[in-house]
Amino acid sequence: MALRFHNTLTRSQEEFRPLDPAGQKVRLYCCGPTVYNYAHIGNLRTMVFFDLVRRHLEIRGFHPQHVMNITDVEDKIIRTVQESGEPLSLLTRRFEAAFFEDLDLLGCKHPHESPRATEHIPQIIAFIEKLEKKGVAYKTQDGSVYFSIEKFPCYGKLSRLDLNQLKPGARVSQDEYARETYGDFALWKAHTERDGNIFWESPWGRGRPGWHIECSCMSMQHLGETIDIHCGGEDLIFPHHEDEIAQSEAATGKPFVRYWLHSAHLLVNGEKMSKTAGNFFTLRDLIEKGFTGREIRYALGSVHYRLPLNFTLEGLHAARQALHRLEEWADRLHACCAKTQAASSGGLLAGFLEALDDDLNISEALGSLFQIRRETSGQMDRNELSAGKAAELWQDWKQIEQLLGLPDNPAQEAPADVTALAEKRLAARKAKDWKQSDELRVEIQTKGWTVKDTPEGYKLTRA
RNA sequence: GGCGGGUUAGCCAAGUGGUAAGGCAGGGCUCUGCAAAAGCCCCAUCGUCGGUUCGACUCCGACACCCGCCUCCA
Repeated sequence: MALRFHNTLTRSQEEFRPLDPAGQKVRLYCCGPTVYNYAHIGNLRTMVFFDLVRRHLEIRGFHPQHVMNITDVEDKIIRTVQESGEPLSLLTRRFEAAFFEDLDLLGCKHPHESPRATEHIPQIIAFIEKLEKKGVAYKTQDGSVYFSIEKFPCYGKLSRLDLNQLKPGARVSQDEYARETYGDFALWKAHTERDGNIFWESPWGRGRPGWHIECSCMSMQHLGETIDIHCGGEDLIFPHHEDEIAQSEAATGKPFVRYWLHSAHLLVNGEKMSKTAGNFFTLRDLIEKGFTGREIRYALGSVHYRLPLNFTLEGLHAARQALHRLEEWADRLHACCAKTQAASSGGLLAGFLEALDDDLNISEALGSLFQIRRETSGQMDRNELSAGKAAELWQDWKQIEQLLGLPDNPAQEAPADVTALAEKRLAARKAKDWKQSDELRVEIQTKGWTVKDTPEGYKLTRA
């Protein structure tokens, strides 16, 4: 079966075929971070999803061109700047760097390009002028420019919202200027006192871009007027992506995006994790609790992207254990195949990829992996697994590890004092002095290490 | 109120019109000086009520509860 994705636009699963006539190049745009604070792991779950989309495309022979915007001017950024006094670019560069560090810790590939909104102001202005010429944008008295959704008849096709049916009394925007129609959205926001020195000159006076326009503009500049895949969190469906479609398609008359992919939220105690709710963990919080990027990556990536992921420390422990068993198995395979080269794939990879072809069905993929893990563990116990087969499986595993983006755990060399204790214990065991041996094991444990006895001698692991 | 999504064992979770993958936790056993690690085994009838069907957890219809979106949001 071919690669299929669930397209939010049609709310159904569709076979993926890129626009490229050769069927190789894939224009992939992902909605990136707003850099005014550390990302929380809900944000990062989405990044892990993006990374899986990309890696799976790559392993299936496509050549994705991956672009992710950096939103470095926006209301909350400006508020933070005004409160802290730190210059805009210092603040945003600091958190942009932190964001990329997080990607590294989680083994997410960096996008090929990560354009910043503030470095595309002239293009954004040109884009808005184009919309004005098309007659779908209008300037208000205060010098802002709005998009008129009445001029775009398919407005609402992505979110399937009927703007006339909005709940009365639902959140009404605070930044009401003189919009003609409720639902019109800002392309350009006029400068106000609150913005301080953050503004750009434009044909409409001083101001800054609206939130949605940067994605349309940079997507088009870096990938073209119609792109293949646009990814984001599901909360962006409305209004962000709806507005992107409106302004982009109004400007070009062409379809903006062919496949819209949205990931579900990460929940804490059944509620959406968000900065405003205050119920969030950053990656740094979890690393401090002793989890590795590899474990966190597995935990974030092992639940299907369109399902809410209820995040718990228990879940992280489960991820740690599951990974550990895979690693033990892989080590045994490696020892078993020693010097043998794999002649071909062991079939493990093929099954894994087929599962992922089905809208990235990670659960089925992992299920098939664990099933083979168990079968072949038993075979190794009974000495029934050939070196050739072990080599094939090992090779498949290494590819799956890549596909899952599992970063290596930090090197764990036991410190000299711990090694010395282990050596002392080895001697005690040889002398069959079990009492001293056990005392030494406890002592090693209190230093944060676990000693295991294997036929080849002792093995130290982080407790 | 509108629009989406969900409800499978203690927890996470796949899946099919013919009697439920996998992971974590738990229990038993093997191995081990004892452990650890590893292996084997055990552990659900799929939210409720109706309907269609020879047969539904899987199809249809109600209902209940949960979550998200309805212009801060990944």
